[in-house]
Amino acid sequence: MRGSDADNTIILADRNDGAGTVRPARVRSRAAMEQRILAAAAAVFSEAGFDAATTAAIAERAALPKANIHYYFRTKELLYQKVVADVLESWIERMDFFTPEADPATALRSYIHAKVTSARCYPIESRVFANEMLHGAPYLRRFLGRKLRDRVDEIDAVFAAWAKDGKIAADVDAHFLMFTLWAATQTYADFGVQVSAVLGKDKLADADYERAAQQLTALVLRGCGLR
Amino acid sequence: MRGSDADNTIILADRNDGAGTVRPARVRSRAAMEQRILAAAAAVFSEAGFDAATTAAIAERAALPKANIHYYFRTKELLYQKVVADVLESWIERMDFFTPEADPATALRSYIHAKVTSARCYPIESRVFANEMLHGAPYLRRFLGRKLRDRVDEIDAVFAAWAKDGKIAADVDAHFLMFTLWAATQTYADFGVQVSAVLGKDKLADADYERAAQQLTALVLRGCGLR
DNA sequence: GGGATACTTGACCAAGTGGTCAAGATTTGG
DNA sequence: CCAAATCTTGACCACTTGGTCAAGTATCCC
Repeated sequence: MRGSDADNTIILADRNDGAGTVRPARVRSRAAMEQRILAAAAAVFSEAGFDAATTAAIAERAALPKANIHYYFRTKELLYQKVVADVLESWIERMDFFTPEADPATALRSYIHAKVTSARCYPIESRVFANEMLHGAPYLRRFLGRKLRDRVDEIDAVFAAWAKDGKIAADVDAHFLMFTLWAATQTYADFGVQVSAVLGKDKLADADYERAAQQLTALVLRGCGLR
Repeated sequence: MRGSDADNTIILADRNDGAGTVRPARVRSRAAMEQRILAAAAAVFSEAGFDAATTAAIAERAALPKANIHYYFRTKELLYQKVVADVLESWIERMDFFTPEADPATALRSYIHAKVTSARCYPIESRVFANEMLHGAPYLRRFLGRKLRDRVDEIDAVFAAWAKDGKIAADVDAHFLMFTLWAATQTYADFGVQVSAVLGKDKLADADYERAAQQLTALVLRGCGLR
């Protein structure tokens, strides 16, 4: 299971690197190595969680000797923090559909679609996040209580504005709606085994994700009085 | 091998103690010890998952020497299987609201309420389940693909009957509705940290769970064309 | 070229891990 | 009462863990 780590654009893009032109192969190589290790680490952490993940497993996945991993990331904890930070970034990024000017139905439809798509395309990231949360979010608590909370409060304000304009049912609490949307979409990544077992399939097909998005969208739009 | 697997009817122990009068103190004591260990184990497994949980931690939680744990449960794996089996039973038990005779709105309301209540009262059980699923459900796959799948298919048939009688919208797919309900209710146990952080609270209060149930119920009932 | 710097890696270590064991304590049934 | 069965527990073991280290190799810049 070693090869094929070349395609790891997945998690995070090249941070800056604007000045990278001067630095020759070295810097590029270091960034590439870090990327390779981070991808392997994300996969292992997503399957095992922080404690149960072993640096040996990460090394094997990255097809590198273990000592080399520790050269780039001094400790397992540092490596994990980087993985979580990267995952987080891509997680919050997708919440930009809710603005006062937007049409509620369109915003919800787009958001659900985006979330289901990332459950399909980036299940590793979703599971890293789920593991961290399930174990009490020791590395994320601060973020959750600040940045995420603020963002959801903003969305709540948008919903209030929509309700005022009669564009959405007034009794919908945006906080709890978000909890439902997060749970109902991420479940296709985090608990994919359960879903596919109940549907009687080995693996979910694209059509299943589409149907999931369509069903959830219909439920939520009607549920918010938008149909 | 004095381990005496004789009484363990594979899955789950006798809840009932009615006939306990004949059996002298020994049996009662053994059952009590097993229960005590199982409770400690469930707590530890729910926080750490199978691999990261240590028998030492379970022993400490049960206030027993580690060797004593191994006397009652030969291996960590056996102990885990018992915990999972118990959790599973209480999980599936709560799905009996959906019958053709029932009123759809009432059934959905009751089910959501029951699920949110168990997220509040039995978060440990929910998290054990979530951990197992997140790690690929090695011990549950068989169950998921059989018993649970059958149960959901039955519910699907009930929904079809309801739709035929015009008691519910015809385009609601019961499978995906169940996925949504499971996710949206269990999230208050599994990802409770996230929810409480976003709500700006240290811990969720009863009122929060009530509001969660009420909001979800409203969304789902309207979403199914029942309001 | 050559000295400095960056990277690689097999060998190693202290601290745990799940699990065993044997010697003792307690309870049982007769 | 006592011998057999059951339970308790500290000491112990083979193995894995995250992390270190020193001896090497490749690359850099002058």
